[in-house]
Amino acid sequence: MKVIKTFVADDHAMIRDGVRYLIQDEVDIELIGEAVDGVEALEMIGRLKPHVAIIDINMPNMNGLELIARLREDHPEVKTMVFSIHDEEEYMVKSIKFGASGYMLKDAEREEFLEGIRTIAGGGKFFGKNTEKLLLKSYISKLEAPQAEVAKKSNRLTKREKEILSLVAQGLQSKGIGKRLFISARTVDNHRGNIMHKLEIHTTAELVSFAIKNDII
Amino acid sequence: MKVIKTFVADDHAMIRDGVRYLIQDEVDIELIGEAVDGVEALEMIGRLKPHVAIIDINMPNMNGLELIARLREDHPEVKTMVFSIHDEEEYMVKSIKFGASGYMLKDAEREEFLEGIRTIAGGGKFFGKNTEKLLLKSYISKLEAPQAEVAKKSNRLTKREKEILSLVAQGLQSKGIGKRLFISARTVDNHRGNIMHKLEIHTTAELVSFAIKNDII
DNA sequence: GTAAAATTGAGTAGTTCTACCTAGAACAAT
DNA sequence: ATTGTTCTAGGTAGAACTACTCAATTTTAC
Repeated sequence: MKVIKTFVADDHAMIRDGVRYLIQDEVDIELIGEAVDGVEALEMIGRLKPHVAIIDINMPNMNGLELIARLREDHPEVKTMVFSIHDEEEYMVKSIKFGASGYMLKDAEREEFLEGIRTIAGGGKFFGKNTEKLLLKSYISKLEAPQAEVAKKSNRLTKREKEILSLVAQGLQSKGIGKRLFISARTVDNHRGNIMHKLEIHTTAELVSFAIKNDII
Repeated sequence: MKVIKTFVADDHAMIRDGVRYLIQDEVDIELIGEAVDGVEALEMIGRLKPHVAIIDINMPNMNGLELIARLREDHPEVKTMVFSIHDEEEYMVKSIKFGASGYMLKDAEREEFLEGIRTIAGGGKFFGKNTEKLLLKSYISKLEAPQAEVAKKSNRLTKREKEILSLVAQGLQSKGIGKRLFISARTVDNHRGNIMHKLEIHTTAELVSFAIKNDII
């Protein structure tokens, strides 16, 4: 049997003790090191090469998110699990973006915690029960959000204007858009001007930003 | 007790029968109408005003997604639940975007189905067990996707360059960026040029698009 | 069928951006 | 200590964009 080597990075001694205690009775999981801040963790993890690094978000010197990003870069074979008190969607999303394989809240049950480590060590993703719920909720509201609020402004645009806005957002310039649509670049410029006027926008950058946020791509 | 009025739109008689059968024993839920395609459904729902409309995605004349969007527009008080065989993420995401309050697969259990209707009638969202799992999975892979591929290019940028790119993406022009960062507009232009060169990009539009896609905002 | 809206095109000016160039100062790394 | 990178700043030129104006044609709506 292959033993899963873990590492814990947390500035709170109590949490480190808790993790050590949780793991000590498991025959297939071993705790090979501990760190109290991000910098120390980065160095030790690079040296000890655990299979799974359990990482707190709030740490001195280097926070958990940055640590995860660095590990992804330098030691991609080390899987990371965030172990945090933060039940805010933002931290979860950022953790995933930065490359964490899992996210668990500190109120997780023993069994859930251990299952998470095993799943991650096996190459899977693991998110605690509460984490899953929150993530899903955030995803759904994210999907719903744009439609409702923004519909007003983007619907002021005509079909042709949306077409042109889309091409602008894709990086084409007026000349190219004209060629593509078989109209003069001057006409494209006029449309651009009208779009900007309608949206109370004054630069190409804002135009692109608007288009992307409103799914006019 | 207020009875929940429901409506079912599905081109398969078997599904309509199934739904009717499922609901008939519930004292707090009533089926007030059925339709076999989207156009018929739109008309009937507008007339009968059910609390919850159970809608299939694949229907003749007008598909379920369009029906949901139309209902959102014309009768926002009617909640919609998608009842589909499609377990693909794309349909779920679209349904939510178009304004559905719930999504359930046709292999759902009786209890789950009824719970969904009650939840939605009460103003909540409901997603079947399997639906939730799939949605979450898709969300996570969506969050992970950009980082992995794109990390290479955006990491070629220096700190200052990212800072400037961020401001460009927010719609500021070189002059304004200069003022904000206490540097000359010419310096900003130089940075812009360097960024563009590194990213092999030639317009502001592409710059903004890149920044947004890479979360440099 | 007529009025309103959308699409097309151009004139003119001023501003901003793109794409090169050179070059000094600050800072990090070996 | 020297080399390399980053950040700073300016020169120059042409391309592109912004912001107005007007106007003809086509499409849509009532």
